[in-house]
Amino acid sequence: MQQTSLDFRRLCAEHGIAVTHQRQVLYEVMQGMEGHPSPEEVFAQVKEKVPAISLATVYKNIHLFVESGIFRKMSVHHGSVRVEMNSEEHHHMVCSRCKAISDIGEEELGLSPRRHRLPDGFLVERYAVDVIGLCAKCQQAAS
Amino acid sequence: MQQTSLDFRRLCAEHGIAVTHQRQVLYEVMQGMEGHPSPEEVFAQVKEKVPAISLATVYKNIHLFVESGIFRKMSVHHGSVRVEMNSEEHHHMVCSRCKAISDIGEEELGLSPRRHRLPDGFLVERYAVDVIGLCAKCQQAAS
DNA sequence: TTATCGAACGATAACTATTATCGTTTTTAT
DNA sequence: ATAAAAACGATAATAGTTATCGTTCGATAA
Repeated sequence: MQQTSLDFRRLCAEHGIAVTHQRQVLYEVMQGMEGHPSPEEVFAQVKEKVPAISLATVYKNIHLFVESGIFRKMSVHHGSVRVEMNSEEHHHMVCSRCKAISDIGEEELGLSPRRHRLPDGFLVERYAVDVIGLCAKCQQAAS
Repeated sequence: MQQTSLDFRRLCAEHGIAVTHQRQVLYEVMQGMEGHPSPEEVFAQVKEKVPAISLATVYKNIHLFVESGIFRKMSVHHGSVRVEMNSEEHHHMVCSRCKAISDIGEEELGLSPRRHRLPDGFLVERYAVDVIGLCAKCQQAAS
């Protein structure tokens, strides 16, 4: 049994999840991938090492990794398309518990820098900030 | 013909789109809705005023409004679930043309505020910043 | 105004992404 | 080694969205 396998067993123990072959390969493949691949892309990679794996297993374990805190979801937003009707310059406060989204004005947020040049020659058009945390209601519920 | 109708005709003229009854009611209903309703929620509201409207029309016109710049999509992210494998504290640069997403470290971004209390007693856990703009490749293509 | 033609509409089939179900297999705890 | 719990694979089901297509509406010009 190699080192990586021992590492993975320890990681699973820390997060209280069972160690399976599929889970380990999935984890290692994801760690080795650049950027932010889709579940389908991850599935394709993992399938090369575990040909019998099911797409459902990939989904189930991605969720498990996220719930366990091993990985994090990129976007906290709703699944369906949402549109801004508020034409004021604003950003969003997203409750990590109840998923409610409320608007917050640029000044209230206290956003400052607004650099127009960033690494790799990226040209800034605008910033979109999500403040993730707990809304008042969920703070009470949690106490 | 009331004032609102005239306003809507002007708006359509400015954006080069045709004036239809469905389109006008949809626009007015969306403007009057709080928060960030889903297409289904918008559909339900509009249906009260135009019972024969189709969900497809709601989708088509939401897209049209976004493409025309009348409204803006909340999230620029991919349709499928994406996960962070980069465990460093970072944010994202999203190209508005090719939709490519790349990571940017917290320091490189020069983010400052980190207030822990915001309006309505919202308790901050973390900030997630999307810098929207043009990547180097798309800047060249655009020139 | 009315005729014309392209755009938009409504109904619905199709598609994509995701989740649920369920019988079988693998882990874990004993 | 064994029994219970968890995970697996196959696939059906669901949610959200888009495409298709025949019909109707709206803008323009006579």
